[in-house]
Amino acid sequence: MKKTKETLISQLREKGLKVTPQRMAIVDALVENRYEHPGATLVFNEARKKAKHVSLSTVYATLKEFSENGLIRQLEFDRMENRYDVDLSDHVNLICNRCGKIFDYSIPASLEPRDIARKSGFVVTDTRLEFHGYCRDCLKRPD
Amino acid sequence: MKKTKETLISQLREKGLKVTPQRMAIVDALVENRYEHPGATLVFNEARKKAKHVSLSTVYATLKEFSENGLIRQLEFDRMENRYDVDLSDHVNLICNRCGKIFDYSIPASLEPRDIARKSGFVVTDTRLEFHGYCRDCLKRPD
DNA sequence: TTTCATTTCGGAATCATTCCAGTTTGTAAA
DNA sequence: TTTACAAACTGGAATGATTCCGAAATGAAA
Repeated sequence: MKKTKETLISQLREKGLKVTPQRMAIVDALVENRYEHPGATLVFNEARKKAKHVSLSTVYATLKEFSENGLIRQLEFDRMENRYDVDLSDHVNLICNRCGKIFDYSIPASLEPRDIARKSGFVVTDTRLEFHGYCRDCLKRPD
Repeated sequence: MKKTKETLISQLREKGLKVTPQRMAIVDALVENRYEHPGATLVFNEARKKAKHVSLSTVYATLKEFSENGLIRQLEFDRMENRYDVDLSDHVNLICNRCGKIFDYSIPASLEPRDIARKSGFVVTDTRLEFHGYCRDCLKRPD
């Protein structure tokens, strides 16, 4: 189920979010550059080409809004600006230490570095596994 | 093999890095707060208690130096400042969405959210798997 | 004790991101 | 099709973690 511009726009309506020219341009930028896993800056520049009137503030606000509503997924890094992923299916992000490109590697598939290298040509040097959620204490605590 | 102050200091010497009062204080702060997975600010405040003459710049430079030399591991987040982990063994970081605490969950063990909840009481809502390394193209390219 | 590369320092600079307060605009209802 | 208003947009200022800078201080090898 490849996510298209239309999918995203109808999702916007479902959520009761307004469809504006700026958002159309941003959606375009996201879909057309899906394999780049674009960051706010790239989305901003691409969106500008379509619709003149898009500000960087809006791009940030919109990407945040979209992420919070589950339309896209925010990939957070440290030394890099955040990147956004239109593909919400379970997959591993393979991140190149040198060029910074982000490749998708779908799950279920072996997560053994050796298998990953054989299938994708990507050599793993470092692994990060993060599970976000709620700790025991916070689950007890109200609010 | 629990990493102690002594372990870290001898590692410093091995790498040809100088042992200064500031670094001693920083090492102390790291080891004594290991379970907090402390960030630069906490390390700075703790280190200040031991040695008056430590600047924030130095803390940053030192944590970077230590990470690059494999003495500690840098955990990078987005909305939070970086955190540092003295434990270099393979483990999963369980990060609470509410209080921000970081819990360790050792590998090998089941990575099934259900099993994690049963063993640690931590409820997983979101998973992030990142494999860092080198992509096919960058492997070919010299330098 | 001398030497010098390394380390330290405070302050300025950077950079992604958020905040703010005023203005504009989809869109649902009249 | 107008009207009304919450939602969305804007540029610029503010934030906060981190890095950069050039100068001064200092471990540690000779």
